[in-house]
Amino acid sequence: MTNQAKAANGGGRGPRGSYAKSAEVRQKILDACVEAFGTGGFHGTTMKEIAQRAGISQTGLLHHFSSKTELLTEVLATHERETAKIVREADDLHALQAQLRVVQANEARPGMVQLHNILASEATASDHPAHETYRLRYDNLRLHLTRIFAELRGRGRLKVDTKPEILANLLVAVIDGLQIQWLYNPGAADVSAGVEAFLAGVVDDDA
Amino acid sequence: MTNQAKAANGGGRGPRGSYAKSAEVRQKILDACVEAFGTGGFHGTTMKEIAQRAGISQTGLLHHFSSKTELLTEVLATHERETAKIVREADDLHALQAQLRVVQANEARPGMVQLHNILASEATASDHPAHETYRLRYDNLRLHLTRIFAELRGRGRLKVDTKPEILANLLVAVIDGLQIQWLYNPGAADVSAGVEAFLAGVVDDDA
DNA sequence: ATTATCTATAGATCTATAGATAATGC
DNA sequence: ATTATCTATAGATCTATAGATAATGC
Repeated sequence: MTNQAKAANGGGRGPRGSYAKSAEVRQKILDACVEAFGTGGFHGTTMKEIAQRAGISQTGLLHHFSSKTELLTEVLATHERETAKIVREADDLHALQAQLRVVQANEARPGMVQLHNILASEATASDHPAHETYRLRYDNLRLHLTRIFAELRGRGRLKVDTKPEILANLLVAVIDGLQIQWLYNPGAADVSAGVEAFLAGVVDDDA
Repeated sequence: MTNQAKAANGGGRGPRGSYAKSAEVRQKILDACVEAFGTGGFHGTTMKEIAQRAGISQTGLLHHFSSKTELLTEVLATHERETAKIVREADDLHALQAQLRVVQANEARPGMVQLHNILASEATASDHPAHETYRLRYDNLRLHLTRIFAELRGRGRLKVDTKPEILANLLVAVIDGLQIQWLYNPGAADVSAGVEAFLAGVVDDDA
């Protein structure tokens, strides 16, 4: 068996590889995790609940993923890959526009938004299994946005004289914060409109 | 026994009232809850953990508060009262300045910030015991801030032409979002400075 | 022969109750 | 007499393992 085939069969966890339908089952499980973790967070979700959503027994679930923590790790990695894909597809646009594109795409997947928000808060606890993942994600995103704002400043494209670091903090905060309000009351908080309004107040229109 | 004395003894839950030290124990328990819920959220916290932090047995804890949900409700009510007090004390200031004062006061109580952030996200699930509390809190805060921004608009004090509703969304989002970043990396996100920078970009300095 | 799935269940928790004993208040 | 606190424990639930049976792949 080639490594490629192994990978297609679920990461090559055995000497022979998985059944053809295995990838499908695993995907079903990960989808169930997004719903479950997105509703109850990591601590508030049980293996039984995930299994039921995936239409499988609780031990059948453990055959595919060896622990609850592994499930969380896989879900976050998938989320990361999907987001990266959206960013790549928006590569022809300005960097801030790409960020806005991610926000807009998220409106079609409320489960992922809820997952991100509840886990990002839950994982502020330093012993949470996703703590380091989120800390790094925030650090990287802030660094990325800080560079972009600094470059815009250099080109005279910023309307305000706020430091790039703080603008990065604010943009990340606006996205996270608006999503929380949207989860409570979708009619009372338009995430895309809010982010656009924020950017319009900071960056020149033609930037 | 007067109603006043009953209240002082813990809400008058019996025909005679509590011991003198009871209020002190209850306070210790509520402090323990702030730490515990602030770290693990509601689902991630156990009664045993709260009891240990309060220096009492798990059943001793249940003598004072009849359930885990009651503990959560009490902690949120206390948080609400403390915040209201800070706002009252800043009553001579402009309404937005009062909001900033709350943010500044929160820097001295990271436990409360963590509590608010983790619960606000966890409670986006509609079956969470604090869901309605938070939904109402967000609705009220948005309404309050919307009125303030509308008034400032009327006086020509706003630098931007963003709708007051969206400005309210953004201010709430900035506060929540910056606090999350601050919890991950206190050195990389200054909540007060961020909120001030946001307001400076929106409101005229002398407003 | 290996993978997938299930039932049964171990072992550890978790919330809450029962009931005993000690401390306090009227 | 009531409140406070503790030990013991019921009853439920949770994660994960053991091992049987069925399906698939080489």
